[in-house]
Amino acid sequence: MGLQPTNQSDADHGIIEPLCAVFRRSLKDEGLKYTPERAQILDTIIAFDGLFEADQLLEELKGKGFRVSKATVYRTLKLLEDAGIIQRVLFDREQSHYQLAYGRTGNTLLIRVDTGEVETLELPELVVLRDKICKMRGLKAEGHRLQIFATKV
Amino acid sequence: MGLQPTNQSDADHGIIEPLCAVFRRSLKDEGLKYTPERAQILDTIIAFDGLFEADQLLEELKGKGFRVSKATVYRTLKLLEDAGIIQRVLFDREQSHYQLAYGRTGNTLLIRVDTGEVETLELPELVVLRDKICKMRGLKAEGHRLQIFATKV
DNA sequence: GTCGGTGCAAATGCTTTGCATTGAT
DNA sequence: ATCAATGCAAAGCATTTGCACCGAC
Repeated sequence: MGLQPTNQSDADHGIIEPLCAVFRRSLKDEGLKYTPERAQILDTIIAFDGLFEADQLLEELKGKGFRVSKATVYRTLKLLEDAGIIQRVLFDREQSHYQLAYGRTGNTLLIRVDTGEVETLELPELVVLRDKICKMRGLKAEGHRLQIFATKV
Repeated sequence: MGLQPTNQSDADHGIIEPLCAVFRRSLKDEGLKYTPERAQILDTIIAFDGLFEADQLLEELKGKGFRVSKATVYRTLKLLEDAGIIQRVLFDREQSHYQLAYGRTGNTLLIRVDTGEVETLELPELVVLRDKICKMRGLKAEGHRLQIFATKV
């Protein structure tokens, strides 16, 4: 618990490194610290392949032997979102879902209403369409969120 | 309170009529009743021009002198959604927003992040794109939800 | 009398927050 | 010392639900 030396964390290696660096810079810019808890959370998120919920993340952290409180998880998720490392995605009025953001242009999900499966898409055409619509109104698109609901034919 | 004769309501006139009829049929199909409270709620919703929240609706009902409980509002919103008369739209993790659905093909909102203004769009191109993507996967699109975030240039 | 509808208040469940404690600089 | 971070438990808040009562058929 509490703060410990901000030493090298498990997140400091491989493909992980850049994100860790992004997070560090973002925190530094805000006068915040890269703590072990934050490193562990980022680390655990990177290990997820798809979408995850705050609670799953908490479970995963516990499974790894990290002792991080729910409050810290939520606080860190917000910081990671600010840093552009993850994005929040929501389906219904239910809880939030998150995923790594990398350099996504927006966030598009293909949701199977029959099975519940979710696929993340990248739709350049939509970006074009969206930008056109904004331009027509003298606006600039900052992002989008699209959910397509589909089922087996 | 309680049930009263299911007589003609304020919703039974003008442009309003069709929706009222749609609701009635939908309820009947489910073995449910078209009560005064439900009529008043539909009536009040039709009077809204844009998006609204459950709470706003409740306030509006009170202002009209209708005494409808919050529980009934929520229950009726769900029925109206089932009937395809309204659609739920949500921005953030916040509360749900609703709007009349008419014959919309999906639900697309253009949200001004600087002013908070919201415009509802109809994007046939998106429907085409969405259907194409689904077809490629052997799926059938059932609907979509798109939010475009934009700001002044 | 059976059934659905309503209102009220209590319960939910995710998320946030207040507070005391702790660590880094 | 100062300032931010953490954990815990409590609070928030939109939405849902249990329950007793009521009205329509």
